[in-house]
Amino acid sequence: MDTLPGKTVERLSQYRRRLLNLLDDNVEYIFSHELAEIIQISAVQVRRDLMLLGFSSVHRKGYPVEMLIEVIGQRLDDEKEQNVAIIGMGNLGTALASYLNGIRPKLKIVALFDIDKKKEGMEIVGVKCYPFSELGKVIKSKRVSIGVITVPQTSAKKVAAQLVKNGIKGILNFTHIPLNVPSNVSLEEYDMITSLEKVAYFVKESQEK
Amino acid sequence: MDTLPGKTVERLSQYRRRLLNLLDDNVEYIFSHELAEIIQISAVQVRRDLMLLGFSSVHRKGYPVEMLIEVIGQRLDDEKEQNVAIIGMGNLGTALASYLNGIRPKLKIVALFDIDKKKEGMEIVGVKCYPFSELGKVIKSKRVSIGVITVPQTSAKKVAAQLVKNGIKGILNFTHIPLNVPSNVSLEEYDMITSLEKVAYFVKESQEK
DNA sequence: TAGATTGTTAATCGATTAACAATC
DNA sequence: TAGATTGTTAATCGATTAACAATC
Repeated sequence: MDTLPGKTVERLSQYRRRLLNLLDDNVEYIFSHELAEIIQISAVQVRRDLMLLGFSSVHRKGYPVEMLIEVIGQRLDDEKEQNVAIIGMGNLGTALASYLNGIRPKLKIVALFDIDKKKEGMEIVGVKCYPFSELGKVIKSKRVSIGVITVPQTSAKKVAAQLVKNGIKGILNFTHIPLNVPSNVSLEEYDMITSLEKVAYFVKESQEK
Repeated sequence: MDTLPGKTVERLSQYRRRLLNLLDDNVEYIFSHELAEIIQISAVQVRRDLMLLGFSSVHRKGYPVEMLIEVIGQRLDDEKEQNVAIIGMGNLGTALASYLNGIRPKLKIVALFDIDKKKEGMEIVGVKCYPFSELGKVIKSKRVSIGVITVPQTSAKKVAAQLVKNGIKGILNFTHIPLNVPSNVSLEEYDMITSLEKVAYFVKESQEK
């Protein structure tokens, strides 16, 4: 089964989130143009993405919501659970811990880390906080495969190196330090300052017209 | 002057951030392949982006760091300041307030908002927090053109509508609710769950090989 | 049936990279 | 000078969209 393009993965993740809402509202079927409307993209885009899943609609009724959620899950999720650790329990890390926890049954936040000894043993949304020094030990014992970096900029590189050394498979980086990881580690960068500057630029441009 | 592609804007923002660091270290000139190495992209990419700025290097010395910062600023920044408000002072909003504040002289965080009356008048990194009810009034009096949405999911649409109604020009959305704004408002979405699911997907894929 | 919707191919658009002459 | 680096065009790659036959 071919690996999906990153953009398609992003959209599938969003389709699923919307579809879960629709399921709560007892919607059974949805047309490509309806789903497109919700996400604010084109209907062709939706159909093409679903084509890549090999999933077909019921003629003139649309796509069955529940089954589509199932099929997206089969493609995106790992059969076994994937364990996630968040490193850096400042405001951002704390926000993420409560935000991400429980949102996907197959993505479990199993450990939090902070340099502040006072936070040791603390629980946020039911997940325990460990000191940095136990990073390697906990990653191994809890089989953590994904690390989310929310430490201050200055520690980002050190933390990333530690994670890689301890066999992490994926990193989601919330600092604005570009990280250098081996090619077998998946890396996703998430730079909030760049996003803000981008909006600001397009605001400026739209006003100059 | 043509509007730059979004991807180029993102990279220019990152170049500038790195260049400012280099300036602190008294680096005067940098080659395209050096800058490329830092950001982890190709040297051609860098040269092409700078070509779009119409900026040239000094032969065999590289690009003058200070001047390049200046030129990027001329292209990305508004001549006058752009004022930013953050709506929703939970952990995420608080993190963003301290994270974004002061990072770009031309992007000023001038107001924070929260529904919790207790936070009224509070200051975070020197910026005052107002109640929701004053949103329109403050946006106008402080000439806010960009709104950052960090409220809970359920209020996202309402807040976006309020911002649009009060003439906001750009929105940076940190909730995972897709927003529907008029085409004259620049919108940047920032979905952390999708990012996490994306990393998780590529981790899974890399392990199946 | 008529017509709405689909799945898929081919065309288009946009972004990245390869290639290379020009420079000092 | 020889050779490192550049700016720019053309080629390539990838993602989106247009077009349309197929379906019930």
